[in-house]
Amino acid sequence: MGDQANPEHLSVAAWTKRCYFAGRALMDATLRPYDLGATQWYVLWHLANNGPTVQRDLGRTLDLERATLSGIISTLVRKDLVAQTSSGDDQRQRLLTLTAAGEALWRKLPDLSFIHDTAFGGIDEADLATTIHVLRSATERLQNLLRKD
Amino acid sequence: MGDQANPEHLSVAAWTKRCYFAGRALMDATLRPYDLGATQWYVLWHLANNGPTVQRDLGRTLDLERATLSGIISTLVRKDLVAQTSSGDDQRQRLLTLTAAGEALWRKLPDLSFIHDTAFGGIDEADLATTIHVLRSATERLQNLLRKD
DNA sequence: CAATAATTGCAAGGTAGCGAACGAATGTCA
DNA sequence: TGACATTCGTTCGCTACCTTGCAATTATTG
Repeated sequence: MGDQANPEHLSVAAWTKRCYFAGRALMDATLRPYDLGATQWYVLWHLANNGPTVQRDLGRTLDLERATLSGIISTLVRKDLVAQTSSGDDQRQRLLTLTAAGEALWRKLPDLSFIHDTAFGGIDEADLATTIHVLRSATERLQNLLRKD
Repeated sequence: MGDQANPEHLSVAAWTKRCYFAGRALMDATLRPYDLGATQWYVLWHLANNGPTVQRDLGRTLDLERATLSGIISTLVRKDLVAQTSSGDDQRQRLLTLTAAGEALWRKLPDLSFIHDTAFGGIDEADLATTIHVLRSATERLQNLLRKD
């Protein structure tokens, strides 16, 4: 969030937010013709590349709360892109699979790697590493403080 | 979003998201006893420090869409923390002011600067500057691409 | 001055995120 | 074995973000 109107004086926190939303917006804009949200795309991407997955594992991989993922999955099931079967030994778990329609749609989707390339292409490797380090340590410190409550 | 379950191999993009949400979560947790969301806090903060403000200017300062801000303001008005008067020369504009209750609540709120300190305190100044530079240039490139459509 | 364009805010509808609470299934241990 | 705890998914209620479309107001321009 911006303390100042002038973009020169924004904090790390403010740029973190802006950057996140800019990337998200570009993803959303690219996927809009296909009626897909960014997180829905991540689910399809994972299923297309890793095959059927237990919902719990997918949640961990994509770092989503169970409640959040639940809603996204039900949207994808409603669109008939993903099938949710309760197969398996553990009757609590749900197995997620791409439907035929899901596979067909996935093949039609454009490659989104240009977004990451646009954002971080050509930037010094060392600077990227520094950025990851700063963001990661900040994230871990914040999460530690959260757990303390 | 995470390609890998292993936090060692996440991309810049994934850490940007994680870091944003970690800070957001800590803000939300701190403000929950006061029934305030993070963005609502930013609005009160701005009004408390800058006095009455036209809604349009506040939107620009906080980098929020008109529709988004509209909902947030109506929540704050419903809680009687902010008054929205259509005073002024331009009859389309709304002037936002803290109510007495809003001022009283603001004085009771805890200082949130510990969040930024937790996240980025003690980190090398040069690394912080690098991080800002990387995030800022990524954001600008993404926004340029967005405008092109 | 009248027609057109731009601006401001609102409402509706959709996506995504969270916490809390719940039922069903499974684990644990006295 | 039986009581208790944990895990998994869902639902509910909430914040916050976006787009589209609308109405009112103001600015511009022929």
